[in-house]
Amino acid sequence: MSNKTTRDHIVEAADQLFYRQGFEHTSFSKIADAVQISRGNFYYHFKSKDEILDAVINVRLANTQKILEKWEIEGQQPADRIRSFIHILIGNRVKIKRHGCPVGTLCTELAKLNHASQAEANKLFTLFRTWLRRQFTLLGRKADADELAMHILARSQGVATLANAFHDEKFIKQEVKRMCDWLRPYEESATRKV
Amino acid sequence: MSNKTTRDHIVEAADQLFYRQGFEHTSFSKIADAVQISRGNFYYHFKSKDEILDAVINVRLANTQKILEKWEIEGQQPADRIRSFIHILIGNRVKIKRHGCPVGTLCTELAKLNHASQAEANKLFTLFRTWLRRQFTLLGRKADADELAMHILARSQGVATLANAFHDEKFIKQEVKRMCDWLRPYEESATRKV
DNA sequence: CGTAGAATAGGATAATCATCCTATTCTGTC
DNA sequence: GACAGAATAGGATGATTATCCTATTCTACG
Repeated sequence: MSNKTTRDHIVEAADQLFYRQGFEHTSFSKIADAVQISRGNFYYHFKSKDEILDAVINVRLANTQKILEKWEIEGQQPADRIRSFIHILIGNRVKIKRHGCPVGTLCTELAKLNHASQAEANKLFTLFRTWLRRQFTLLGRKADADELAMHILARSQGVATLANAFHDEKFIKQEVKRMCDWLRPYEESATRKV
Repeated sequence: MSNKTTRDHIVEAADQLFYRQGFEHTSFSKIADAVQISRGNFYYHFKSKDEILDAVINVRLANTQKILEKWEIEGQQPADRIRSFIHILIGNRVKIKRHGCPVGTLCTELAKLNHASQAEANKLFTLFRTWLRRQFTLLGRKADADELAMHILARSQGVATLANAFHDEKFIKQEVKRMCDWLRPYEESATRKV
């Protein structure tokens, strides 16, 4: 596990700091302190701050892809997979309470900054959207699969935003239950068809 | 209408810029340019940038309060009022598509900055939450009024976040319809009781 | 060993920013 | 019309920032 390069360490630290403090608010010095590396040495590994951001986004994209693939391989039913997605909110509830959703808050910030990497960050959303759409299609909702995917994605975003603002974990659990209740009819109607 | 003081102009310009570009990303120079006032003159009206932020939040709080009160006075049914809330998304859809929700994005940013005015900004959410709770209570849902208020608040937040990320107005309309559909059973069960 | 190139350290730079300060202009009042 | 205090302008300051540059250390390989 110690075969991590300095580059990996930088990306890792930047990832954390961007999530916790925001991209713009995170200075090079802060990342340098976290990695225990001199400021100047950064430019050996990355040409600019934006390049670090892109690296962070790519790592997040890869990790997300990996998780989604895992959930598809594990041979559960589509509804179970969607529940896995919904339960991210539970698994990460402490972090979400403190810092919001890593995807949503990054995309929101980059939109305000009108940053060149907006589109790249949005791919994180698209990854979830496409995956969810596939699950709803498998549930027999081919016609409105994308709408349902966007719906559940939006709800989890809203939950993260409010849980963060109100510092409320219980609210997360409450809403996760609601989302699962919402999902059940779709699951049952699919089962009946089979 | 031209009886606006310089102070008012500053707050107005800052309000717009904070919404469009974010608080941290908005420098004094940008506000000064917008108001056509010299940088230095700022400190005659406000002691610091944080003070401007507080003024902006207070203006937003007052405006929100006014709208909510208006909706309560207009003598509609509680369900109509809740629909008025939901339809903010429609009325502001162009701005939301471009800059997200003014409340949500501000609270999210201040949370990342760990800014002293976090609590003040969150009052904007609380204003809506309390108002919505009251409407659901009037709909006869005293027991879960707060849960329902938070639910609908979260959904509108999620819609704003995704509409912003995907630059998608149609999605807003889609979700507004869903929210209204969701509301109807509560309305009908209340009517039946009466 | 010795040397090349990778990796690192840390000072220098130029831009930007919030804030301060002082000089000037405006405005209402006696 | 003179004077006080409000209002404004814009340069100065010091901190922070991303980025650059050069000198030094490490490391693999002949």
